[in-house]
Amino acid sequence: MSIDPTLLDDLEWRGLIAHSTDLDALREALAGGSVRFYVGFDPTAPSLHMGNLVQILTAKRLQDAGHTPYALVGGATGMIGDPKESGERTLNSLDTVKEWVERVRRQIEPFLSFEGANAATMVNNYDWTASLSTIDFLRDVGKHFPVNRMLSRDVVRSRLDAGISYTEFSYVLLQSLDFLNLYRDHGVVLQFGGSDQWGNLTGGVELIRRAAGGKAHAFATPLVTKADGTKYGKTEGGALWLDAEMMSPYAFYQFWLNVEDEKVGELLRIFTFLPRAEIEEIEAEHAEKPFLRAGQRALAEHVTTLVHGPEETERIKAASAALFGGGDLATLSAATLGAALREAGSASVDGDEDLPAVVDLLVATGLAKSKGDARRTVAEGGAYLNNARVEDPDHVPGPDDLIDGTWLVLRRGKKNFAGVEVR
RNA sequence: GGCAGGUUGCCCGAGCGGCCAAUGGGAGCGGACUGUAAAUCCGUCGGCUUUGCCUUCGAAGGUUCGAAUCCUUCACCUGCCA
Repeated sequence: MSIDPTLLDDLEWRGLIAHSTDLDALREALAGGSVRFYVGFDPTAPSLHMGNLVQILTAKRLQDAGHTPYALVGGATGMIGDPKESGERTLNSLDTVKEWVERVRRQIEPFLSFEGANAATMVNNYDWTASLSTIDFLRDVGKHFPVNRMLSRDVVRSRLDAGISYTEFSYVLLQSLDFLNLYRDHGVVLQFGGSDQWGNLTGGVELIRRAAGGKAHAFATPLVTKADGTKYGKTEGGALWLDAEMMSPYAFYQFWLNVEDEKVGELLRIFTFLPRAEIEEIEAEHAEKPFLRAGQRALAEHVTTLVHGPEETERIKAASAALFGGGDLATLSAATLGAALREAGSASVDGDEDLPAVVDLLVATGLAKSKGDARRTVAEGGAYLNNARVEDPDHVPGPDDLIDGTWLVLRRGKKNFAGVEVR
């Protein structure tokens, strides 16, 4: 595998380097051969999300450029909890963490290559941390961490009033130890992570210098936020999950398709592997005719393909075209409509009996979270049956409403579709 | 262990015996305007067999015709002292 000398320039152009240790030194190291690097993922949920995807894709960029990935899953750090500003985390049981470690590992693996000269390696910090004695930990690791310096970290300082446990306070030691171990045992000399990890990243670099007299590098990727600076992830149920069980690929695709104009270029650079020229072309086109949403379309298609694969993406595109095409739903066949609605979300009911009322259908399809919510939606004029506004919450659809004898198309608001299959 | 303050709906945060399903802000949701964009304006925002009923204000008891509001105990959080 040859080394791509343009890697660092590309990362900078994409805006992927928000902070870094000595960039010139890193440039030199990357030019000198396949650099062993690592990036860690803590199992704080059953699935990774948008923020983690930045790291996964960045790892792939480095591997594609000839460098050697060590993907770390935090079986140990996940037991402790990285301090966050909003407050103390709830500790998860060992069993829960172990299960999440496995799920997270399986999510990462498809993105990396485990073959060839620069094959990736999966590691779990539980392996070298679980048996570590308290005495050794305090003498060998703790001795290198001045508490005054630890206290000055932003996250820690922000927690001094509300309180922070010794457990979370110590987190940085564990992550730093990971870097030191990977440096000693595998020759890993680079770590990157999200910008919120900056303190932990530099902690490791410094530990390597103090404990092993070594030189290591680190950089942080930017925090991806909405145009107004707030966090993404307020979509249904919270974060933008990569797991298809936790967020349907259709919803995932729709998320990217609905991104603000101002963010399209930035997101294309961070989340796609499209080359610079192509991205700039899309941006120019988008700037000229934003209403065509070419940027969002390219973004949604590429990211969904990366995460859920090309076949699924094609199905979603077809579904979106059918539902948002603006044509008359009645002209669609049951097969086409069914395929689209199954992507968007659907429920089925028994056709031998009277159909449920619209409010009940809204709840059954998940478009409304309760009957009260459903009634409210109808009262607000936000409920549609086959693209016609529903006025009466107790309205019962009849046989004539069935498209191609099978489907009812429900919609809440402008863009939330769901199907009801009558059989 | 002592003293003080706190625990309210998704989040922040008012309420301090009846007018409280509970002020206000944010997020969310719907409508209008649009381009499945942003901004803006309006509405909505516990549940239900929905002009009324039910269950909520850390937990459990109690006082009262009536409690998120008063009392007791417990749990947890914060600060000061030991």
